[in-house]
Amino acid sequence: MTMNATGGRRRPPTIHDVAREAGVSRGTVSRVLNGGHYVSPAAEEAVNAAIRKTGYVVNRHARSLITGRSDSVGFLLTEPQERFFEDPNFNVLLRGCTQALAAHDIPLLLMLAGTPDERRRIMRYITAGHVDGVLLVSSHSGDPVADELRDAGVPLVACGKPIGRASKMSYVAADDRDGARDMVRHLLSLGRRRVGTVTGPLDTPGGVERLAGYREVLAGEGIEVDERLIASGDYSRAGGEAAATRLLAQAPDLDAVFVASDLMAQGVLTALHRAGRRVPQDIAVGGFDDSPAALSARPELTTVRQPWDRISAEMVRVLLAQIGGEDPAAVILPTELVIRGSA
Amino acid sequence: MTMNATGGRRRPPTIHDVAREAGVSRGTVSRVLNGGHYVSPAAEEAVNAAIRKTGYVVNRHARSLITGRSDSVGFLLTEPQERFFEDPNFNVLLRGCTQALAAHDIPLLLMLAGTPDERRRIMRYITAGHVDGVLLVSSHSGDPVADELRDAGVPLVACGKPIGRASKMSYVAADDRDGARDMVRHLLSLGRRRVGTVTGPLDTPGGVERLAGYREVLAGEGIEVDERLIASGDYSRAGGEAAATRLLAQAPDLDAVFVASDLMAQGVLTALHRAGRRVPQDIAVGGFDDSPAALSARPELTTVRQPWDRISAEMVRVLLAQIGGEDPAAVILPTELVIRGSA
DNA sequence: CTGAAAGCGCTTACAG
DNA sequence: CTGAAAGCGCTTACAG
Repeated sequence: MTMNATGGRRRPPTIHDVAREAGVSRGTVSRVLNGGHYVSPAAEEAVNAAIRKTGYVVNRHARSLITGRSDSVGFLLTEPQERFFEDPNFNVLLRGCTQALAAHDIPLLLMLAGTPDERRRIMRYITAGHVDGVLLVSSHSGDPVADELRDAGVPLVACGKPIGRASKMSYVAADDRDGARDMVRHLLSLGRRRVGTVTGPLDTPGGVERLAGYREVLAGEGIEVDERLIASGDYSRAGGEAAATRLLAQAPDLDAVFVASDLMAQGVLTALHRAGRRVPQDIAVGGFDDSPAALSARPELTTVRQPWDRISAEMVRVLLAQIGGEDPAAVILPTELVIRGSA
Repeated sequence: MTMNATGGRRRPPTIHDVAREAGVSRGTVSRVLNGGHYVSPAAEEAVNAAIRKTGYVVNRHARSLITGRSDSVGFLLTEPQERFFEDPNFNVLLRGCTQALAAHDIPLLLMLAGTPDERRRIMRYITAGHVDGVLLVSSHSGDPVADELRDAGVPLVACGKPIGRASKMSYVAADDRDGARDMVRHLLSLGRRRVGTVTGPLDTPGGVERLAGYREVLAGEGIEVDERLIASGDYSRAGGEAAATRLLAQAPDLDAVFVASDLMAQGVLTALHRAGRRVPQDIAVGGFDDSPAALSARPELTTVRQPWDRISAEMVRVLLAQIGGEDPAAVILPTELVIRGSA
């Protein structure tokens, strides 16, 4: 037991110290550590006592060197960083994943890769095996990262259904289309007849699917879709504001709008307010996500709740299963309409 | 070169493959990897060519096993998680640290430890050496984590000056007191005479120091401090709202208020609006941080800018220096008054 | 059920 | 400047 003079760390106990303390071989200690198979109860108890006494903690580097596993998982965000910080969805998702992994004692490495340069460095890091798998957040259809990771054989699960991509990729998503249908039906049930929509980027699943749900409901009601009632946004607050301004110009008789994210809906609210339109009296506004942005909006947003806790839990579950050798899987989770003041 | 049947990862090239390719020993390859000392130019070039050809990337687990270093750094947040997601400051800080570390090719592990249970697990993880050092965010004076880490000899730098603690701990902080002085002087220069304040928690440096700056300026101007003009908050939006409500009840003639964080200032704005007070006409409001919350407030907040980019860069610099064996250091960075619509 | 032994991929004195 | 060799702390067949 040494200790350096400047008050540094003590040399941590090794498996060897535990073995000596317990009066068994190092192999036996290792077996106890890895599930206790083929170990007698007496030996197991002695080892556990020795572990407690010595304060032994496994050296993960040594273990990883052998197993080829890093026992850690990456949370990879390929969006521009502003988006990560602007949109509360990411935060909620990050927290959920951190917690779900903590239950397995697996640390999460946050990887922010908004620029091509960062992406290159991160890809090298990941494919070198420093992480056992990746939780991939936000994939535009043009984003090569997903394919690169899959081609490199890195276990991977995406948040949201990857579009325009070979099938064999895990993902977890809310039922975007169904949620959108619920919201549009709700707006119609309020008696609104000129229902517009602000979509997400049309190279993302949320952009495409939520718009599809909107079209389906209108078609089902025998209402012809007026393209002037559709404006596309980029999931940012400013994008929502700009889209609403366009909508107002193209279709001044707008009386409701389904916005594909709560954050954009905040922007829509700002534009409507500036234009002198009252919400919900003149124009009803429905959001999507039920993120913290929904509650900080005025009026509070009627929205479609994405089950973020379940989404993150499922992402982790599917990823760990895949790391364990299982095949990719897709999970679709139901949404829920949440009625508040805006519609 | 093997490749498993399910399309898994190829076995990555090792130092041995590089050595064979370059026609040198493994030791020589290692020397090139670690700075190229005591290596002939010819050998160095051959090794570099071999590295390029094989696509070699060092196996960090093997390296760490020897060096005792993990080549990674933890970003530890001991606040309740809601705070992390509510207050944009954390996000900005996290991004800055991630970027500063990326320049050294060091990954950052985000560690969220809001509960005692999580804290215990994280402490075990850290003290077992899985991380070379810790960027500690948000330390209340009662928080034992800082002391525990220091006692364990873990390199550590806190964001904000740790209060009520032995001296030997690194930290990086904005000049809270000076920033507060600037703001209060500004409010007085507007002709306001009943200037109140909403403080941060008084067991945090920002709570204590910003209040001290407030008192100093008033004393300097010969204005007696009226304790009814002081209300304490908890850095949350709701806390700011509640504090402003109390202030209005205790001192109805309030004509300005210095709020110790932008997020709380948003809450203050809400309370003032509800009470029918116009900002800045009836009551001028000054914030602190210049976080994204300052720009999303209406009116936009006049505030004290904390130089977050520099703060995160310095935190990383000081931490790496300490990991390299240097002594702890304290860095105080200047703030800047930013004038917008609220005061 | 258990111990002795090999080996994971690297770094680092140690001889030259 | 360079190679041969030891060793970091662990896991895992391999014999018993």
